[in-house]
Amino acid sequence: MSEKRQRGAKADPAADEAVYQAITRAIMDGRLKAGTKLVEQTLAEAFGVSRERIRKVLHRLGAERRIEIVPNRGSRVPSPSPQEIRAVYEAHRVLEAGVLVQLAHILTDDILARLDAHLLEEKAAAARGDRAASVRLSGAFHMHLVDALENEELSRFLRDLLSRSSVMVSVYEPAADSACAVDEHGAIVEALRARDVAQAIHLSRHHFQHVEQRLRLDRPQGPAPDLRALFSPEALAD
Amino acid sequence: MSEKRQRGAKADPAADEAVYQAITRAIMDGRLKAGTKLVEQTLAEAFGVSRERIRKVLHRLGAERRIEIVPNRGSRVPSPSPQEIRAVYEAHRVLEAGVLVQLAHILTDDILARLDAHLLEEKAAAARGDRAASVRLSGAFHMHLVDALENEELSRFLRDLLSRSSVMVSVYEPAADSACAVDEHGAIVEALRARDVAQAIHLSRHHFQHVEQRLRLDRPQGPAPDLRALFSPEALAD
DNA sequence: CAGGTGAATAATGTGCACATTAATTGGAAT
DNA sequence: ATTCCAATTAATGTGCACATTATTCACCTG
Repeated sequence: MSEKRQRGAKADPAADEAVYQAITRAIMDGRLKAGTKLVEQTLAEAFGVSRERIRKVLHRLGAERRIEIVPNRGSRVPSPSPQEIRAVYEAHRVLEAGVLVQLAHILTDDILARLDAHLLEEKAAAARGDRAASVRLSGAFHMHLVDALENEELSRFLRDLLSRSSVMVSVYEPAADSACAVDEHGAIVEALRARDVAQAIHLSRHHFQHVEQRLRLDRPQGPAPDLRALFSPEALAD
Repeated sequence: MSEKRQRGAKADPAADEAVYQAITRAIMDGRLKAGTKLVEQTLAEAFGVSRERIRKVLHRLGAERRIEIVPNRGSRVPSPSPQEIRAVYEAHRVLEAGVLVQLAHILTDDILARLDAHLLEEKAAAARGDRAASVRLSGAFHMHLVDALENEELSRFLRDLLSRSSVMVSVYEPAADSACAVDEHGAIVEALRARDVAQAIHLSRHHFQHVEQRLRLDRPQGPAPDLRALFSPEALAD
Protein backbone atom coordinates (compact mmCIF):
# COMPACT_ATOMS: atom_id res chain seq x y z
CA MET A 1 0.00 0.00 0.00
CA SER A 2 1.13 3.55 -0.66
CA GLU A 3 1.16 6.51 1.70
CA LYS A 4 -2.08 7.76 0.25
CA ARG A 5 -4.23 9.44 2.82
CA GLN A 6 -7.71 8.30 3.65
CA ARG A 7 -10.63 10.69 3.76
CA GLY A 8 -10.67 11.88 7.32
CA ALA A 9 -7.09 10.88 7.99
CA LYS A 10 -5.41 12.51 10.95
CA ALA A 11 -1.88 13.25 9.96
CA ASP A 12 0.91 14.50 12.13
CA PRO A 13 -0.63 16.33 15.08
CA ALA A 14 2.39 18.63 15.16
CA ALA A 15 1.96 19.62 11.53
CA ASP A 16 -0.10 22.64 12.49
CA GLU A 17 2.63 23.88 14.76
CA ALA A 18 5.28 23.30 12.12
CA VAL A 19 3.42 25.36 9.53
CA TYR A 20 2.64 28.02 12.10
CA GLN A 21 6.26 28.29 13.18
CA ALA A 22 7.52 28.35 9.61
CA ILE A 23 5.27 31.19 8.54
CA THR A 24 5.87 33.11 11.76
CA ARG A 25 9.64 32.85 11.37
CA ALA A 26 9.40 33.79 7.70
CA ILE A 27 7.53 36.95 8.63
CA MET A 28 9.76 37.89 11.54
CA ASP A 29 12.94 37.26 9.55
CA GLY A 30 11.66 39.47 6.78
CA ARG A 31 11.70 36.69 4.20
CA LEU A 32 8.01 37.33 3.72
CA LYS A 33 7.87 41.00 2.96
CA ALA A 34 5.10 43.33 4.07
CA GLY A 35 2.13 43.30 1.75
CA THR A 36 2.77 39.84 0.38
CA LYS A 37 -0.45 37.98 -0.27
CA LEU A 38 -0.72 34.58 1.34
CA VAL A 39 -2.65 32.35 -1.01
CA GLU A 40 -4.04 29.25 0.66
CA GLN A 41 -3.64 26.87 -2.26
CA THR A 42 -0.07 27.95 -2.90
CA LEU A 43 0.93 27.57 0.72
CA ALA A 44 -0.77 24.18 0.88
CA GLU A 45 1.29 22.94 -2.05
CA ALA A 46 4.46 24.48 -0.67
CA PHE A 47 4.11 22.75 2.68
CA GLY A 48 2.60 19.59 1.25
CA VAL A 49 -0.43 19.74 3.51
CA SER A 50 -4.11 20.23 2.89
CA ARG A 51 -5.59 23.66 2.33
CA GLU A 52 -7.78 23.32 5.42
CA ARG A 53 -4.73 23.08 7.60
CA ILE A 54 -3.22 26.19 6.07
CA ARG A 55 -6.55 27.86 6.55
CA LYS A 56 -6.63 27.07 10.26
CA VAL A 57 -3.09 28.34 10.77
CA LEU A 58 -3.88 31.51 8.84
CA HIS A 59 -6.86 32.25 11.04
CA ARG A 60 -4.77 31.72 14.12
CA LEU A 61 -2.17 34.12 12.79
CA GLY A 62 -4.94 36.57 12.04
CA ALA A 63 -6.29 36.36 15.57
CA GLU A 64 -2.80 37.15 16.83
CA ARG A 65 -2.61 40.14 14.48
CA ARG A 66 0.45 38.69 12.79
CA ILE A 67 -1.30 38.78 9.43
CA GLU A 68 -4.24 40.72 8.05
CA ILE A 69 -7.33 38.84 6.92
CA VAL A 70 -10.05 40.50 4.89
CA PRO A 71 -13.13 38.31 4.43
CA ASN A 72 -13.41 36.92 0.91
CA ARG A 73 -10.22 38.70 -0.04
CA GLY A 74 -7.55 36.60 1.56
CA SER A 75 -4.65 37.11 3.92
CA ARG A 76 -1.52 39.16 3.65
CA VAL A 77 1.49 40.24 5.61
CA PRO A 78 0.56 43.59 7.12
CA SER A 79 2.41 46.67 6.03
CA PRO A 80 2.04 48.86 9.08
CA SER A 81 1.54 52.56 8.66
CA PRO A 82 3.86 54.97 10.47
CA GLN A 83 0.93 55.69 12.74
CA GLU A 84 0.62 52.03 13.74
CA ILE A 85 4.35 51.81 14.30
CA ARG A 86 4.25 54.74 16.64
CA ALA A 87 1.40 53.07 18.48
CA VAL A 88 3.37 49.88 19.01
CA TYR A 89 6.41 51.73 20.25
CA GLU A 90 4.29 53.90 22.52
CA ALA A 91 2.61 50.81 23.91
CA HIS A 92 5.99 49.33 24.59
CA ARG A 93 7.12 52.50 26.32
CA VAL A 94 3.98 52.73 28.46
CA LEU A 95 4.18 49.10 29.45
CA GLU A 96 7.81 49.37 30.45
CA ALA A 97 7.09 52.36 32.64
CA GLY A 98 4.57 50.28 34.54
CA VAL A 99 6.96 47.36 34.69
CA LEU A 100 9.66 49.55 36.20
CA VAL A 101 7.27 50.77 38.89
CA GLN A 102 6.37 47.25 39.88
CA LEU A 103 9.93 46.02 39.54
CA ALA A 104 11.08 48.58 42.07
CA HIS A 105 8.75 46.98 44.61
CA ILE A 106 9.90 43.41 44.21
CA LEU A 107 13.51 43.98 43.19
CA THR A 108 15.98 41.41 44.50
CA ASP A 109 19.74 41.01 44.13
CA ASP A 110 19.04 37.92 42.09
CA ILE A 111 17.11 39.90 39.51
CA LEU A 112 19.81 42.55 39.33
CA ALA A 113 22.42 39.84 38.86
CA ARG A 114 20.51 38.38 35.95
CA LEU A 115 20.18 41.78 34.32
CA ASP A 116 23.90 42.39 34.80
CA ALA A 117 24.67 39.07 33.18
CA HIS A 118 22.51 39.99 30.22
CA LEU A 119 24.22 43.36 29.85
CA LEU A 120 27.58 41.59 29.63
CA GLU A 121 26.21 39.43 26.84
CA GLU A 122 24.94 42.47 25.01
CA LYS A 123 28.24 44.27 25.44
CA ALA A 124 30.12 41.27 24.10
CA ALA A 125 27.91 41.06 21.03
CA ALA A 126 28.34 44.75 20.37
CA ALA A 127 32.10 44.49 20.85
CA ARG A 128 32.50 41.79 18.24
CA GLY A 129 30.19 43.63 15.88
CA ASP A 130 27.57 40.89 15.73
CA ARG A 131 24.67 42.97 14.54
CA ALA A 132 22.12 40.15 14.40
CA ALA A 133 22.87 39.16 17.98
CA SER A 134 22.75 42.78 19.09
CA VAL A 135 19.27 43.26 17.72
CA ARG A 136 18.08 40.01 19.25
CA LEU A 137 19.65 40.74 22.66
CA SER A 138 18.33 44.28 22.63
CA GLY A 139 14.81 42.93 22.50
CA ALA A 140 15.70 40.26 25.03
CA PHE A 141 16.69 42.93 27.55
CA HIS A 142 13.18 44.29 27.66
CA MET A 143 11.79 40.78 27.85
CA HIS A 144 14.04 40.17 30.85
CA LEU A 145 12.60 43.19 32.61
CA VAL A 146 9.06 41.91 32.18
CA ASP A 147 9.92 38.31 32.88
CA ALA A 148 11.36 39.37 36.23
CA LEU A 149 7.78 40.06 37.30
CA GLU A 150 6.93 36.43 36.56
CA ASN A 151 3.59 37.45 35.12
CA GLU A 152 2.54 35.49 32.05
CA GLU A 153 -0.02 38.10 30.97
CA LEU A 154 2.54 40.88 30.85
CA SER A 155 5.19 38.70 29.25
CA ARG A 156 2.82 37.65 26.51
CA PHE A 157 1.81 41.21 25.78
CA LEU A 158 5.40 42.34 25.40
CA ARG A 159 6.22 39.31 23.29
CA ASP A 160 3.42 40.31 20.93
CA LEU A 161 4.65 43.87 20.75
CA LEU A 162 8.22 42.77 20.06
CA SER A 163 7.17 40.40 17.31
CA ARG A 164 5.29 43.20 15.64
CA SER A 165 8.11 45.71 15.92
CA SER A 166 10.48 43.16 14.43
CA VAL A 167 8.31 43.14 11.35
CA MET A 168 8.54 46.89 11.25
CA VAL A 169 12.30 47.08 11.28
CA SER A 170 12.24 44.79 8.25
CA VAL A 171 10.09 47.38 6.51
CA TYR A 172 11.75 50.57 7.60
CA GLU A 173 15.40 49.55 7.59
CA PRO A 174 16.91 51.04 10.69
CA ALA A 175 20.27 52.73 10.69
CA ALA A 176 22.78 50.20 11.87
CA ASP A 177 24.54 50.77 15.17
CA SER A 178 22.54 49.81 18.23
CA ALA A 179 25.72 50.21 20.28
CA CYS A 180 24.42 53.12 22.27
CA ALA A 181 21.48 50.95 23.23
CA VAL A 182 23.70 48.87 25.48
CA ASP A 183 24.75 51.89 27.51
CA GLU A 184 21.16 53.06 27.79
CA HIS A 185 20.11 49.64 28.98
CA GLY A 186 22.88 49.73 31.55
CA ALA A 187 21.78 53.13 32.78
CA ILE A 188 18.27 51.82 33.38
CA VAL A 189 19.61 48.94 35.42
CA GLU A 190 21.74 51.35 37.45
CA ALA A 191 18.73 53.51 38.22
CA LEU A 192 16.87 50.39 39.30
CA ARG A 193 19.76 49.35 41.53
CA ALA A 194 19.58 52.75 43.18
CA ARG A 195 15.81 52.28 43.56
CA ASP A 196 15.30 55.53 41.67
CA VAL A 197 12.06 54.69 39.86
CA ALA A 198 11.50 58.15 38.40
CA GLN A 199 14.97 58.15 36.91
CA ALA A 200 14.55 54.64 35.52
CA ILE A 201 11.32 55.63 33.81
CA HIS A 202 12.90 58.79 32.50
CA LEU A 203 15.81 56.85 31.01
CA SER A 204 13.49 54.25 29.55
CA ARG A 205 11.36 56.85 27.84
CA HIS A 206 14.39 58.52 26.30
CA HIS A 207 15.70 55.16 25.21
CA PHE A 208 12.54 54.41 23.30
CA GLN A 209 12.56 57.86 21.84
CA HIS A 210 16.02 57.17 20.44
CA VAL A 211 15.03 53.81 19.04
CA GLU A 212 11.95 55.26 17.42
CA GLN A 213 13.85 58.17 15.90
CA ARG A 214 16.28 55.71 14.38
CA LEU A 215 13.56 54.38 12.12
CA ARG A 216 13.13 56.01 8.75
CA LEU A 217 9.58 57.16 9.02
CA ASP A 218 10.14 60.08 6.68
CA ARG A 219 9.76 58.64 3.19
CA PRO A 220 7.83 55.47 3.90
CA GLN A 221 4.22 54.94 2.78
CA GLY A 222 4.23 52.27 0.12
CA PRO A 223 7.48 50.31 0.28
CA ALA A 224 6.62 49.00 -3.17
CA PRO A 225 4.46 46.02 -2.15
CA ASP A 226 6.08 43.83 -4.79
CA LEU A 227 3.58 41.22 -3.78
CA ARG A 228 2.82 37.89 -5.50
CA ALA A 229 5.40 35.37 -6.68
CA LEU A 230 8.12 36.85 -4.45
CA PHE A 231 7.88 34.05 -1.95
CA SER A 232 9.33 30.83 -3.27
CA PRO A 233 7.72 27.63 -2.00
CA GLU A 234 11.03 25.93 -1.22
CA ALA A 235 12.28 28.99 0.65
CA LEU A 236 9.18 28.75 2.80
CA ALA A 237 9.49 25.09 3.56
CA ASP A 238 13.23 25.16 4.27
CA MET B 1 -39.02 25.66 -2.29
CA SER B 2 -38.04 25.35 1.32
CA GLU B 3 -35.20 27.08 3.12
CA LYS B 4 -33.08 23.99 2.84
CA ARG B 5 -29.42 24.81 2.52
CA GLN B 6 -27.30 23.67 -0.39
CA ARG B 7 -23.96 21.97 0.09
CA GLY B 8 -21.51 24.83 0.09
CA ALA B 9 -24.14 27.39 0.88
CA LYS B 10 -22.90 30.68 2.25
CA ALA B 11 -25.35 31.74 4.89
CA ASP B 12 -25.47 34.98 6.75
CA PRO B 13 -21.97 36.44 6.75
CA ALA B 14 -22.69 38.00 10.14
CA ALA B 15 -23.65 34.65 11.66
CA ASP B 16 -20.12 34.10 12.93
CA GLU B 17 -20.17 37.39 14.73
CA ALA B 18 -23.57 36.70 16.23
CA VAL B 19 -22.47 33.36 17.65
CA TYR B 20 -19.22 34.87 18.85
CA GLN B 21 -20.98 37.72 20.59
CA ALA B 22 -23.56 35.44 22.15
CA ILE B 23 -21.00 33.10 23.67
CA THR B 24 -18.79 35.97 24.77
CA ARG B 25 -21.66 37.70 26.50
CA ALA B 26 -22.79 34.45 28.09
CA ILE B 27 -19.34 33.95 29.57
CA MET B 28 -18.91 37.54 30.74
CA ASP B 29 -22.38 37.66 32.24
CA GLY B 30 -21.66 34.50 34.16
CA ARG B 31 -24.48 32.56 32.50
CA LEU B 32 -21.86 30.10 31.35
CA LYS B 33 -20.12 29.14 34.54
CA ALA B 34 -16.45 28.36 34.84
CA GLY B 35 -15.58 24.80 33.96
CA THR B 36 -18.58 24.27 31.71
CA LYS B 37 -17.74 22.13 28.74
CA LEU B 38 -18.64 23.58 25.36
CA VAL B 39 -19.72 20.72 23.13
CA GLU B 40 -19.66 21.61 19.45
CA GLN B 41 -22.66 19.57 18.39
CA THR B 42 -24.80 20.89 21.23
CA LEU B 43 -23.90 24.49 20.48
CA ALA B 44 -24.53 23.95 16.78
CA GLU B 45 -28.06 22.73 17.50
CA ALA B 46 -28.66 25.50 20.02
CA PHE B 47 -27.72 28.23 17.54
CA GLY B 48 -29.15 26.45 14.54
CA VAL B 49 -25.91 26.65 12.59
CA SER B 50 -23.46 24.10 11.34
CA ARG B 51 -20.86 22.57 13.60
CA GLU B 52 -18.04 23.99 11.47
CA ARG B 53 -19.18 27.48 12.23
CA ILE B 54 -19.21 26.79 15.95
CA ARG B 55 -15.81 25.24 15.56
CA LYS B 56 -14.38 28.35 13.94
CA VAL B 57 -15.79 30.62 16.63
CA LEU B 58 -14.49 28.33 19.36
CA HIS B 59 -10.99 28.48 17.95
CA ARG B 60 -11.18 32.23 17.79
CA LEU B 61 -12.27 32.36 21.41
CA GLY B 62 -9.42 30.03 22.27
CA ALA B 63 -6.88 32.26 20.55
CA GLU B 64 -8.20 35.16 22.61
CA ARG B 65 -7.86 33.11 25.80
CA ARG B 66 -11.55 33.45 26.49
CA ILE B 67 -11.97 29.68 26.55
CA GLU B 68 -9.58 26.79 27.06
CA ILE B 69 -9.09 24.31 24.25
CA VAL B 70 -7.32 21.02 24.80
CA PRO B 71 -6.66 19.12 21.55
CA ASN B 72 -8.96 16.15 21.12
CA ARG B 73 -10.61 16.94 24.43
CA GLY B 74 -12.78 19.88 23.61
CA SER B 75 -13.31 23.40 24.87
CA ARG B 76 -14.44 24.71 28.21
CA VAL B 77 -14.93 27.91 30.11
CA PRO B 78 -11.73 28.41 32.07
CA SER B 79 -11.83 28.26 35.84
CA PRO B 80 -8.90 30.43 36.76
CA SER B 81 -6.75 29.53 39.71
CA PRO B 82 -6.16 32.13 42.44
CA GLN B 83 -2.66 32.43 41.06
CA GLU B 84 -3.95 33.33 37.59
CA ILE B 85 -6.36 35.82 39.08
CA ARG B 86 -3.57 37.54 40.92
CA ALA B 87 -1.62 37.64 37.67
CA VAL B 88 -4.45 39.36 35.82
CA TYR B 89 -4.94 41.94 38.54
CA GLU B 90 -1.22 42.55 38.77
CA ALA B 91 -1.06 43.00 35.01
CA HIS B 92 -3.88 45.52 35.24
CA ARG B 93 -2.10 47.36 38.01
CA VAL B 94 1.22 47.44 36.16
CA LEU B 95 -0.40 48.61 32.95
CA GLU B 96 -2.28 51.40 34.68
CA ALA B 97 0.91 52.66 36.31
CA GLY B 98 2.43 53.01 32.85
CA VAL B 99 -0.73 54.61 31.53
CA LEU B 100 -0.68 57.20 34.29
CA VAL B 101 2.93 58.09 33.51
CA GLN B 102 2.12 58.64 29.86
CA LEU B 103 -1.15 60.36 30.63
CA ALA B 104 0.65 62.95 32.71
CA HIS B 105 2.62 63.92 29.61
CA ILE B 106 -0.30 64.44 27.29
CA LEU B 107 -2.97 65.49 29.74
CA THR B 108 -5.42 68.09 28.47
CA ASP B 109 -8.41 69.82 30.04
CA ASP B 110 -10.59 67.93 27.60
CA ILE B 111 -9.44 64.59 28.98
CA LEU B 112 -9.96 65.72 32.55
CA ALA B 113 -13.44 66.92 31.66
CA ARG B 114 -14.33 63.53 30.24
CA LEU B 115 -13.04 61.78 33.34
CA ASP B 116 -15.04 64.14 35.54
CA ALA B 117 -18.15 63.40 33.52
CA HIS B 118 -17.59 59.71 33.99
CA LEU B 119 -17.14 60.13 37.74
CA LEU B 120 -20.50 61.85 37.92
CA GLU B 121 -22.09 58.90 36.14
CA GLU B 122 -20.45 56.49 38.54
CA LYS B 123 -21.54 58.52 41.52
CA ALA B 124 -25.11 58.60 40.26
CA ALA B 125 -25.19 54.85 39.78
CA ALA B 126 -23.81 54.28 43.25
CA ALA B 127 -26.30 56.74 44.74
CA ARG B 128 -29.29 54.94 43.30
CA GLY B 129 -27.83 51.57 44.33
CA ASP B 130 -27.60 50.23 40.81
CA ARG B 131 -25.03 47.55 41.45
CA ALA B 132 -24.88 46.21 37.90
CA ALA B 133 -24.23 49.66 36.52
CA SER B 134 -21.64 50.32 39.21
CA VAL B 135 -19.63 47.27 38.28
CA ARG B 136 -19.82 48.12 34.61
CA LEU B 137 -18.86 51.76 35.11
CA SER B 138 -16.05 50.81 37.43
CA GLY B 139 -14.42 48.89 34.64
CA ALA B 140 -15.25 51.66 32.19
CA PHE B 141 -13.29 54.14 34.30
CA HIS B 142 -10.07 52.26 33.71
CA MET B 143 -10.92 51.89 30.05
CA HIS B 144 -11.34 55.66 29.88
CA LEU B 145 -7.88 56.18 31.30
CA VAL B 146 -6.32 53.98 28.60
CA ASP B 147 -8.53 55.26 25.82
CA ALA B 148 -7.34 58.76 26.57
CA LEU B 149 -3.97 57.71 25.15
CA GLU B 150 -5.70 56.83 21.87
CA ASN B 151 -3.55 53.77 21.47
CA GLU B 152 -5.36 50.75 20.08
CA GLU B 153 -2.70 48.29 21.31
CA LEU B 154 -3.03 49.40 24.90
CA SER B 155 -6.80 49.63 24.77
CA ARG B 156 -7.08 46.11 23.42
CA PHE B 157 -4.79 44.75 26.10
CA LEU B 158 -6.83 46.30 28.89
CA ARG B 159 -10.05 45.15 27.25
CA ASP B 160 -8.73 41.60 27.34
CA LEU B 161 -7.74 41.89 30.96
CA LEU B 162 -11.12 43.32 31.94
CA SER B 163 -13.02 40.60 30.14
CA ARG B 164 -11.02 38.00 32.00
CA SER B 165 -11.43 39.60 35.39
CA SER B 166 -15.16 39.84 34.81
CA VAL B 167 -15.21 36.07 34.50
CA MET B 168 -13.39 35.88 37.78
CA VAL B 169 -15.82 37.94 39.77
CA SER B 170 -18.49 35.53 38.58
CA VAL B 171 -16.49 32.72 40.14
CA TYR B 172 -15.35 34.34 43.34
CA GLU B 173 -18.41 36.36 44.25
CA PRO B 174 -17.15 39.70 45.47
CA ALA B 175 -18.54 41.39 48.48
CA ALA B 176 -21.11 43.88 47.33
CA ASP B 177 -20.45 47.57 47.83
CA SER B 178 -18.15 49.10 45.28
CA ALA B 179 -19.09 52.50 46.62
CA CYS B 180 -15.65 53.32 47.92
CA ALA B 181 -14.35 52.63 44.44
CA VAL B 182 -15.90 55.85 43.19
CA ASP B 183 -14.02 57.91 45.74
CA GLU B 184 -10.79 56.14 44.90
CA HIS B 185 -11.33 56.78 41.22
CA GLY B 186 -11.96 60.42 42.00
CA ALA B 187 -8.77 60.65 44.02
CA ILE B 188 -6.75 59.33 41.08
CA VAL B 189 -8.26 61.97 38.80
CA GLU B 190 -7.45 64.66 41.34
CA ALA B 191 -3.83 63.54 41.51
CA LEU B 192 -3.70 63.66 37.73
CA ARG B 193 -5.18 67.14 37.69
CA ALA B 194 -2.42 68.21 40.05
CA ARG B 195 0.10 66.54 37.74
CA ASP B 196 1.29 64.47 40.68
CA VAL B 197 2.20 61.25 38.87
CA ALA B 198 3.75 59.52 41.85
CA GLN B 199 0.64 60.14 43.91
CA ALA B 200 -1.63 58.96 41.10
CA ILE B 201 0.30 55.70 40.79
CA HIS B 202 0.29 55.29 44.55
CA LEU B 203 -3.48 55.71 44.70
CA SER B 204 -3.99 53.41 41.75
CA ARG B 205 -1.94 50.65 43.34
CA HIS B 206 -3.87 50.91 46.58
CA HIS B 207 -7.12 50.90 44.66
CA PHE B 208 -6.25 47.63 42.99
CA GLN B 209 -5.11 46.21 46.27
CA HIS B 210 -8.55 46.97 47.71
CA VAL B 211 -10.38 45.44 44.76
CA GLU B 212 -8.22 42.34 44.88
CA GLN B 213 -8.68 41.91 48.61
CA ARG B 214 -12.42 42.11 48.11
CA LEU B 215 -12.35 38.83 46.23
CA ARG B 216 -12.79 35.67 48.25
CA LEU B 217 -9.59 33.93 47.42
CA ASP B 218 -9.52 32.09 50.73
CA ARG B 219 -11.73 29.07 50.21
CA PRO B 220 -11.91 28.86 46.47
CA GLN B 221 -10.24 26.01 44.53
CA GLY B 222 -12.98 23.92 42.96
CA PRO B 223 -16.20 25.93 42.84
CA ALA B 224 -17.99 22.65 42.16
CA PRO B 225 -17.67 22.57 38.35
CA ASP B 226 -21.28 21.40 37.97
CA LEU B 227 -20.52 21.06 34.29
CA ARG B 228 -22.69 19.46 31.58
CA ALA B 229 -26.40 20.08 31.09
CA LEU B 230 -26.33 23.31 33.13
CA PHE B 231 -26.45 25.49 30.05
CA SER B 232 -29.81 25.41 28.40
CA PRO B 233 -29.82 25.86 24.63
CA GLU B 234 -32.61 28.40 24.69
CA ALA B 235 -30.87 30.39 27.39
CA LEU B 236 -27.88 30.59 25.08
CA ALA B 237 -29.74 31.73 22.06
CA ASP B 238 -31.81 34.26 24.01
C1' DC C 1 -8.59 54.45 -28.55
C1' DA C 2 -10.65 54.88 -23.91
C1' DG C 3 -13.83 53.07 -20.97
C1' DG C 4 -16.83 50.02 -19.35
C1' DT C 5 -19.33 45.36 -19.49
C1' DG C 6 -19.51 40.67 -19.66
C1' DA C 7 -17.60 35.97 -19.37
C1' DA C 8 -13.87 33.15 -17.70
C1' DT C 9 -10.77 32.18 -14.09
C1' DA C 10 -8.90 32.10 -9.57
C1' DA C 11 -9.34 32.18 -4.65
C1' DT C 12 -12.02 31.96 -0.49
C1' DG C 13 -16.01 30.01 2.41
C1' DT C 14 -18.82 26.10 4.04
C1' DG C 15 -21.34 21.78 4.74
C1' DC C 16 -20.72 17.00 4.91
C1' DA C 17 -18.80 12.37 5.34
C1' DC C 18 -15.80 9.88 7.58
C1' DA C 19 -11.41 8.89 10.61
C1' DT C 20 -9.61 9.16 15.11
C1' DT C 21 -9.37 9.73 19.65
C1' DA C 22 -11.36 10.23 24.36
C1' DA C 23 -15.07 8.79 27.60
C1' DT C 24 -18.23 5.32 29.20
C1' DT C 25 -20.26 1.20 30.06
C1' DG C 26 -20.59 -3.56 30.60
C1' DG C 27 -18.75 -7.85 31.98
C1' DA C 28 -15.49 -11.32 33.40
C1' DA C 29 -11.90 -12.78 36.44
C1' DT C 30 -9.48 -12.71 40.70
C1' DA D 1 -17.09 -6.57 45.66
C1' DT D 2 -13.33 -4.48 43.22
C1' DT D 3 -10.26 -4.03 39.38
C1' DC D 4 -9.06 -4.31 34.88
C1' DC D 5 -10.04 -4.75 30.06
C1' DA D 6 -12.78 -4.79 25.89
C1' DA D 7 -16.46 -2.94 23.27
C1' DT D 8 -19.60 0.68 22.59
C1' DT D 9 -20.64 5.44 22.41
C1' DA D 10 -19.72 10.24 22.09
C1' DA D 11 -17.04 14.08 20.61
C1' DT D 12 -13.32 16.11 18.02
C1' DG D 13 -10.28 16.48 13.69
C1' DT D 14 -9.77 16.58 8.64
C1' DG D 15 -10.10 16.06 3.64
C1' DC D 16 -13.07 16.90 -0.07
C1' DA D 17 -16.69 18.65 -3.08
C1' DC D 18 -18.95 22.29 -4.17
C1' DA D 19 -20.97 27.34 -3.66
C1' DT D 20 -19.78 32.07 -3.58
C1' DT D 21 -17.23 35.94 -4.19
C1' DA D 22 -13.38 38.56 -6.18
C1' DT D 23 -10.26 39.35 -10.03
C1' DT D 24 -8.69 39.24 -14.60
C1' DC D 25 -9.20 39.68 -19.33
C1' DA D 26 -11.15 39.88 -23.71
C1' DC D 27 -14.44 42.08 -26.37
C1' DC D 28 -17.63 45.36 -27.75
C1' DT D 29 -19.34 50.07 -28.07
C1' DG D 30 -19.30 55.09 -28.14
